[in-house]
Amino acid sequence: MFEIVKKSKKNRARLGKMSVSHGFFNTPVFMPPGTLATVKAIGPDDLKLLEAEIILVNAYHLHLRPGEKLIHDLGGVHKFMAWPSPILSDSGGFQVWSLAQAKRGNSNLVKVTDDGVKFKSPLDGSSIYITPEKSVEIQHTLGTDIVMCFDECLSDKASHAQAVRSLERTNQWALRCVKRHLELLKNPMYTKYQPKLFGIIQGGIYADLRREAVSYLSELPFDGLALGGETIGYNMPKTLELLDEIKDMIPEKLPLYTMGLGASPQDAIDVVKRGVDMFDCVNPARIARHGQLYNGRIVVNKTEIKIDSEFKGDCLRILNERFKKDSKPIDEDCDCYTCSNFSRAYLRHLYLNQETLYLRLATIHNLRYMIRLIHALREKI
RNA sequence: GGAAGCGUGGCGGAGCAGUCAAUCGCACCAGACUGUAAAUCUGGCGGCCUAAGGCCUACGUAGGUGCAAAUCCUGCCGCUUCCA
Repeated sequence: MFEIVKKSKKNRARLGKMSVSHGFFNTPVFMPPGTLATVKAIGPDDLKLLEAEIILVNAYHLHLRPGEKLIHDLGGVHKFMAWPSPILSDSGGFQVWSLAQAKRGNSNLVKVTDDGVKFKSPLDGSSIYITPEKSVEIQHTLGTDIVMCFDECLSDKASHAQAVRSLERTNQWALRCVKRHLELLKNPMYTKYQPKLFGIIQGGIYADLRREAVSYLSELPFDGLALGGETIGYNMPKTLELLDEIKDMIPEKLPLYTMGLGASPQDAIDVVKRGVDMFDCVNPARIARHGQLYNGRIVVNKTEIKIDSEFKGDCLRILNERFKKDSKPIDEDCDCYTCSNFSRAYLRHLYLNQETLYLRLATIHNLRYMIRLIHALREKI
């Protein structure tokens, strides 16, 4: 269940507490994605030190390898990855879109019908068929705490007519997910997990469709709602606009989750103000691995929280020659393991030499930065 | 002492008369990344001019042949291998 602890007087931000099978997490919360049952480059011990409260895994990826049944037989995903705290699983809906984008390799990896989605495994080319029911089953079998509906992630470029059709499909799928979810909650094979189910609001860039989605999903017995689609987090001005459009329609008692949002610290600030309780993004960890590290003082004044950094985009590129002899930590205010012990010059050295320690230290920093920011935001509410 | 071969941009290594400021790899420099097909991908990488484009200096070194040379010839310097 979701409990609102405190509401901001100045904006829609709120402090909350969400209880699930494996304990609880406070909101607002940043959830590091750990797609393949691991947050890349770091371990559960690191995650605890970062004060991560909940992480993500992905139903599609774990279905492909090693298979949800194997994980179930080994005691569930928490035990499998030695993370005892809450886990949210994504449904694989995003992968339909992501694989169809085919930024690399061949493009015929996905075929969508109203019934479900046929994937070609990028691993070995074999066919996989996922329906909304199947996705929910996979997630229940994994034993995660929050199950996401299988949705159709809509492109930012979709026309209104395309978006209408896609939304219809997503909404139908949501209904099918609910049905199967309710069945599985009573199924003796799964009863020990009792996960929550979140619905996903689609509708692309169109406010009328987003509103329609909210109104449809609000009638279903969800434990939370999420905003999905390419737009969310990717096109921040539009995301904020859409949030404002639907704010009065979202049932207050449900946590609100913006999927894939949090590419930069500033995005987190913008969205929490508008009442978002949960968000996740691969970006902080990915750009860390790719050499970009968050930097900037988190300035809390009377009216707002902002980031004050000398670097473009509030992050520095550790590869840049200017850091060759730099003895300072990545961020002088940061309390993470990396900043407490290592210089920019050392991290640059590790990066240049492709030393694996770099990946861990960089990931620790960027994730901790996001979480420190969230803590500052919570204080402010 | 004799014989053969080789010297190309930070490194390795193509090119063997014109389309060569010189393929490619590494290194280096810069950029991108958003419910992770991502320890990935893209671009730049002799100098000067704002750019299309142009100019200059460059393939060990000094000369030579040719309309034209990194590419052919000669001397020198250096390196490698084989024989004594």
